[in-house]
Amino acid sequence: MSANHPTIKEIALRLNVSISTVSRALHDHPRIGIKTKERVKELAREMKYEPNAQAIFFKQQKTAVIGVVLPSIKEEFFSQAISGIEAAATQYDYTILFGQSHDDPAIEKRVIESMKRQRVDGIIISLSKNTNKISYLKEIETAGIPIVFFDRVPDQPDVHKVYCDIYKSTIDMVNWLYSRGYRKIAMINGPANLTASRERLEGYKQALSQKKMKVDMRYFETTDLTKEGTTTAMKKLLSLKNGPTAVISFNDYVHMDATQYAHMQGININKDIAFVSYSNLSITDYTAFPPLLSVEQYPYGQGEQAMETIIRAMKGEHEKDFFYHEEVPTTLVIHGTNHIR
Amino acid sequence: MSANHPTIKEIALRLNVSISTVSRALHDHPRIGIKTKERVKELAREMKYEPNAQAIFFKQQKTAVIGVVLPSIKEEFFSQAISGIEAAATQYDYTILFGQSHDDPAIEKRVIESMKRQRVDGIIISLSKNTNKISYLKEIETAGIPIVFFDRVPDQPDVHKVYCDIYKSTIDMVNWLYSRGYRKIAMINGPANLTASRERLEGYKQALSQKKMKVDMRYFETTDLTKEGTTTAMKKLLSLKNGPTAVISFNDYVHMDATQYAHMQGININKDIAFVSYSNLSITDYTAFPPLLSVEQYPYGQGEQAMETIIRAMKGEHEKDFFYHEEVPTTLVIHGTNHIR
DNA sequence: TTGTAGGCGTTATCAT
DNA sequence: ATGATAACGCCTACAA
Repeated sequence: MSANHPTIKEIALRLNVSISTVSRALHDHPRIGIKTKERVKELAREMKYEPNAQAIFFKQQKTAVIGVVLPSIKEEFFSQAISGIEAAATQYDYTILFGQSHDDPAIEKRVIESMKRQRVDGIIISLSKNTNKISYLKEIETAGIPIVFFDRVPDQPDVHKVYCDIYKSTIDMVNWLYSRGYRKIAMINGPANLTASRERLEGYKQALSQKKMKVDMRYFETTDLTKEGTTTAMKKLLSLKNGPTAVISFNDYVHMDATQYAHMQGININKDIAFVSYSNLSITDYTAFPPLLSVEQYPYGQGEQAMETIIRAMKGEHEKDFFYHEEVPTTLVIHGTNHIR
Repeated sequence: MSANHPTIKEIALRLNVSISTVSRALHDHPRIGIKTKERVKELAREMKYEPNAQAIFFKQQKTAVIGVVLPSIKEEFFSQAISGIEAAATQYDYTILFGQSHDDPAIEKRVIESMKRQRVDGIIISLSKNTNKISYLKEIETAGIPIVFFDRVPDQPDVHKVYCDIYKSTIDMVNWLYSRGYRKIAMINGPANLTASRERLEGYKQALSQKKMKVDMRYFETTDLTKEGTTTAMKKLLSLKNGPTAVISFNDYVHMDATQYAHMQGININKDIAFVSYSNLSITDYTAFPPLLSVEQYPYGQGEQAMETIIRAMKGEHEKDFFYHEEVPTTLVIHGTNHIR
C-alpha cells in the first residue's frame, strides 16, 4: 500500500526525451515543439501524472502550508474562525495544518514545534488562555516563520495581530444598558491575565465613569470559565443586598451557566435581571435564556483577515520592525425580549 | 522574511567534517568518535539546528500528514471527531491537514485533489451529504493513498470505514418510547440518500414490527436538514388528526427546529408530545427544549478509531482486498423531564 | 528545439 | 572513524 505516483522521469523514459523537455512541455514552455508538447501531455494524462507538490515546494524551500493553532475547535468562535482562514487560504493556494492547544501552554508549544519541523510557511495562532511567555514564538519568527495572532493576542506591540476592539464594544454595551434604564450593572469577567478580560474591565470602568456612575467593585466578579467558577460568581452577585439589575457575562458560555444558575435560584431572567454577553453564538436562539444582547465578533472575518495578514507578512514587503495590527469591527446584536420563552 | 534554517551542511562546513559525519553524530551512530559527536551536537545546539522534516519525508517518500475532510467543523459532532483524530495522530507522530466540504461534492473533490498533490499519506473523510459518486476516491486509493471513511460512510463493502450502528440505536430508541407507553411514534428523518437516514428508517420499521405495531407512513416525514425543511415536516405532523405522541428527530439540530416550531404552535414539549433525538450535543442542557433522550455517537472515539484504522491501512498488513469495517458503540443518554424548564 | 547538470536537505551505501 | 556519492522529484541556467 505504498504510494505509486508517476513522475516526469517515467514520462521522459517512455517518450525517449529528457526530463527537462517533459517539465517544460507540461508548463507550456514557448520553445518546445508543438507535437512533443502534445505527446507529453497525452501520456501525462494517460498515466494520471500529477506534479508532486512536496518536491516542488522542497526545491522552492516552501510548503504552501500555514499552521493554525487554536485553543479549542469545539468553541463555535474558533470553528467559524478556521472556516474563514480556510476560505482565504484556498484563494491563495495555501493549505491548513491544524492543531489545538486545549488551553495548555505545554501542548501549544509542542504543536508549534511540530509545525516548525514541518516547515510551515507561517503560523496563525489564537493563544491558550494560560499562556504567558511567548518568547519561543518570537524566536520562531526570527528563524523566518512569520506568526500572526488573532483574537487572543499578546499585549505587546512587536507582533502581527488581528483582533477586535472589545474595549469599545464594552462601552457600547454599558451605554445600551444605561439607555434602557439599568444603573446597577454587574460584570462576570474572565481570568485577569487575558487581554480580553482587561479590555472588558477597562471598557466597563470607562463607560461607567463617562456616565458619572461610581464603579462598585461588589458588582465585579471573575470566573475561570468553568461552570463552577461561573456559578460561584453568580452566587456572589445574587447574595448582594441591593444587587445588580443587569449582568454582563464574559461570553455566551459564561452567560449560559450564569443564567442557568440564576434561574434555579428563582430569578426571572431578563425581567428581574437583564443579561448581556459576548460572542453571539448561533445556537443562542435555541437556548433557554438568550441574552438580551450579544457582541458579534465576526470570527469568520477575523480568520480571513488573519490569513490575509500572514500572506502580507510572508511577502515581507514591510519594514523589518513593522508589525500589522489589524482591528476588525464588532456589532451589538439585539436578541430582544420577544424570543421563544 | 524568508526562512533561514541551519542545515547539517552548514554544521559540517563550520566543523570541517563531512556531511555524513554530522548526520551520523546527530543520530548517535555507534562508530563516531565521542569527541566529534560532542563537537557536532554542541554546535547544532548553538545554531539551533532542527532537522528539516520536509527533506526527510521527501527522501522517504512520505509526509507524516493525514488529510482530514469534514462536511462542516461548525457541527459539534465533527469538531469532537477531529479532536479525537488529532489526539491519535499526535500519538503516532502524524499531523493533520484540514479541509471542509461544506456538503458540496465539488468542493470536496477540490479539497481532496489538493491533498493528493500535497502527497498526504492517507485521507480520513466524512462524506458530504450530497456526494453520491466516490469513484475518484477509489482511484486515489489505487494510486496508493489509503482512505478511511467515518460516520458518513458509503454503503459499499470495498472501503475502509468506521461508523456506529444507528439501526440498532433506533430500535433501542423506539423500544424505550414503547416501554414508556408511547404508541404513536413519528419520525422526522434526513435526506433519503444518506445511509444515516436509511438506517434510521429501517430501525424504525423493524422496531415497530417487532412490537406488532403497523408502520403508519403518515407519521414519517423527512427534512433536508434546513430550518425550513424541518418546520414543514413538523407542521405536517401537527396537522394530522390522531397525530403522534412522540417524535424522533434525525439529530439534535433538527430536534431544536422541530421543538421550536411546535412550541410556537402551543405544544407543550415532552408533555403533549415526547421528543427524542440523535447526537447528544453538549449544549443540550442549555437549550429551551432538550430531548427526553439522545443517542450518543461518541464522535471523539470515532475520530480516534478512524486514525487507528488508517494507520493500519497505511501499513498495508492486510490482504489486498480486505477492508476494515469498524463498528463503534452508541449509548442512549436520557435527559429526563426534570431539566431546567 | 532539446539535453545536461546542479541543487534543495537528508539518509544510506559504498568506499577509505 | 570518517568521507564521497547517489538518490528522492522537480526546476532552471546553461549548453548544444
